[in-house]
Amino acid sequence: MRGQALKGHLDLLLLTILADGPKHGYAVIEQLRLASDDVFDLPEGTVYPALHRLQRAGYLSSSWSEVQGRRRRTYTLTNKGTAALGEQRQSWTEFSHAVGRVLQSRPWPSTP
Amino acid sequence: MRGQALKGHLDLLLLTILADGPKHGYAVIEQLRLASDDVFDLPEGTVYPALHRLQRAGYLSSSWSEVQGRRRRTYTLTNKGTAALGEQRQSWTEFSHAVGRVLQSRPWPSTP
DNA sequence: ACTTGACACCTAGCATTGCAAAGTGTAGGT
DNA sequence: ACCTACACTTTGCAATGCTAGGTGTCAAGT
Repeated sequence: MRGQALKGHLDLLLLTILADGPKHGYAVIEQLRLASDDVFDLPEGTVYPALHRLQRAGYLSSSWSEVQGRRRRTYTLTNKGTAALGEQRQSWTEFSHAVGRVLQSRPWPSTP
Repeated sequence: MRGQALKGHLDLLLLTILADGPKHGYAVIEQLRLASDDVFDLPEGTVYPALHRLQRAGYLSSSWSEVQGRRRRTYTLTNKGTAALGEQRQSWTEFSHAVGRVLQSRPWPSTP
C-alpha cells in the first residue's frame, strides 16, 4: 500500500478495533493487522500517538496494568467514542462511494 | 463530508478527471463536483496547488490559452501520469477493501 | 454607474497527521 | 551473551488539504 494512504482514516480503524472490546496498544496493532489481512501493519510510532490523541479527544479511556512483568495500557471506547465511530463510519461510506463514483465516471481501462 | 478525508487521495481524483481529456483547473473542480454528486466540492486553494504539484511530478503538462478574455491553464495527462493513475487506482482498491474488511471484522451495529 | 456573482487564476501560511527513528524495559529462547 | 517478541514512549520531519487573502474578466441585475 502507498504510504500515508490512511491519512485521516486511522481514527476510524482504531475505534473500530476497540469497539470489539478493550485492548492494549500492542494488541490493537496486532488486531488491525489480522483484520486487514496484513494490509495495515502499522508502526508503533503511528498507533501510540494516535491512541493518545483519541484519548485526549475523549473517545477512549485508558488504565494501566501489569501482566507478567510487562506494563500495559489498556484502552476502552467511551460513549463519546462510540458516537464518533458511528459518524466516522458514515463518513467513510460516503467518501468511498464518492470516490467510486468518480472512478467510474468514465470507462476504464478499456478505453483506447 | 469530513474535512481532510481525501488526504492522500486527491491525486487519484484529479488524475481520473483528467484522464477524460485535457481540462483547465476550474473545469476540473466542476467535473469533480459533478462526478461525485456534490460530495467533492473542493476549494481552489486545494485544487490549484495540487495540479501544480502533479505537473512538477511529471504527471501533467499544461498550456495557457485565452478564451473570451479569460486566461486558462489547460492540463493534460502525460504518459507518466497515466501510469501513476493506474497504480493509484490499484492502491485505492486495495486500501478501500482493507478498510472494508476491518469494518466488517465484527458485527455492526447490531451487537449490544 | 454600481454591484454582484460566476469565471479563472494565484499564493502564503496554518494545522493536522502518519511515520521514521530513536529510546526504555521485560521475558523467553538459543 | 544475544536475539526476538512484547510493550510503551517521544522527537521531529514531510506531506498536504484548506483557509484566507489577492488579481482580473465578463455578464446580469439594480
